[in-house]
Amino acid sequence: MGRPKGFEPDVAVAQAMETFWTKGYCATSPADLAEATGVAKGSLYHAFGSKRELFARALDLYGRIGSGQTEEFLSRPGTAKERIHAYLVLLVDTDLAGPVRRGCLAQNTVEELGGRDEEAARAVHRIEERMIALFAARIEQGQRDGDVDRSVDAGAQALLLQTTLAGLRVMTRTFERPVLRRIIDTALAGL
Amino acid sequence: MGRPKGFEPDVAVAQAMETFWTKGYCATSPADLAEATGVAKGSLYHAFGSKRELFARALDLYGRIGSGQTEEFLSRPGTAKERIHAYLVLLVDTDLAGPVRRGCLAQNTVEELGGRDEEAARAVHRIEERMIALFAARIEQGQRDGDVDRSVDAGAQALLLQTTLAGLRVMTRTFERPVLRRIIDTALAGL
DNA sequence: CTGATTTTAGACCTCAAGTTCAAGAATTAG
DNA sequence: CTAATTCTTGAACTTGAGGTCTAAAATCAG
Repeated sequence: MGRPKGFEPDVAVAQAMETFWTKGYCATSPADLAEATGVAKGSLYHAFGSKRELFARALDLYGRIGSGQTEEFLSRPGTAKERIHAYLVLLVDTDLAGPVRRGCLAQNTVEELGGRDEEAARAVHRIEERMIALFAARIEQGQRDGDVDRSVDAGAQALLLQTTLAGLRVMTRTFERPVLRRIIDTALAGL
Repeated sequence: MGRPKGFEPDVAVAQAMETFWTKGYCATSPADLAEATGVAKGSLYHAFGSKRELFARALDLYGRIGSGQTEEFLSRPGTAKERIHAYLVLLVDTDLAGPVRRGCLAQNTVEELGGRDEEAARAVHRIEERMIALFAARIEQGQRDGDVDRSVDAGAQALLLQTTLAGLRVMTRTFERPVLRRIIDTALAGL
């Protein structure tokens, strides 16, 4: 019983996620969150406890959406190299398509809060590990399919791929599309 | 004439740089800066105008120190691959050696402010371009020395190297030394 | 309908961030 | 020494961040 919620918590978290992603954690105020979700500040605090807790939920959602999309995208038809190449291009193009380049929420988080916030760093680490596992799995799939050499160390390549991806998202902040394409092509030349 | 400055502006900028680097731009308050520099808030404002302007000077200093050290380190005796490998290891180890992992100021800046602060993004871009030029020059040197294949596209490899470096600094936030070493080894295997 | 329970929304509070200022201290030209 | 000039500092100011609270609103069991 009791009065029913006037908003969908999951939807509010998703909207908060967008705001944190675009503006960063520090630069997002409770007022911003109220505006983004259409829920009054008081209600947000009632439902989520604090800005930090709402952020934790937003980051968690981000990780789940991201790995879901990654898995889906990598598993479409094609060789491992083709799919991974397309994936990197997709990420870059998506970021460049928006009104502001906002990179990756997880990465932004660890760069902004990593030093001070142990739990944020752990949450990001979990997201990274999941991504690496997906990359490794796709490379191993490629080996089974015969399009990736058996001698390749899938784990090491997956780790490097995640690193390249992270670097690419930094470069996307300040370089233009042709340069970024060139980086992707160079990075995957050796696969 | 007039009363002489009670502090060395360049020294204060260096101290401010350390603080911004460790805590991030947002999380650094004027009080923090006063404490770090040993100069009263009022004097800082008198000398530098605003937090943002002091930060601009700190970032500029960071870029100059960084490219100077990089140039010096890369030009020590050894092959291009050896020097670059040692350089990546040095950066990782230096970051891990500190009490907090603080990554790269330029990169932290563009991730924290990139979306909102055009000028910060441009400043970081200049730093990145300088680094890429240094890498390219060192690879070309290797080609002249005969330790790098002539067929290598130095510009493309330099761009990729900067990307890998950026990614590595993200990974350094959440992964431990052995993993990071493995990434470096994998990244440079193809050189 | 009543009472118990939960949510809402905005007023309210506290504190610190970022900046300005006023009054004084140090220096030098004349 | 005086005046002009520049620098110093702690206090004062303004604003908004982050969070609490309360009165009203909505729901449902009995």
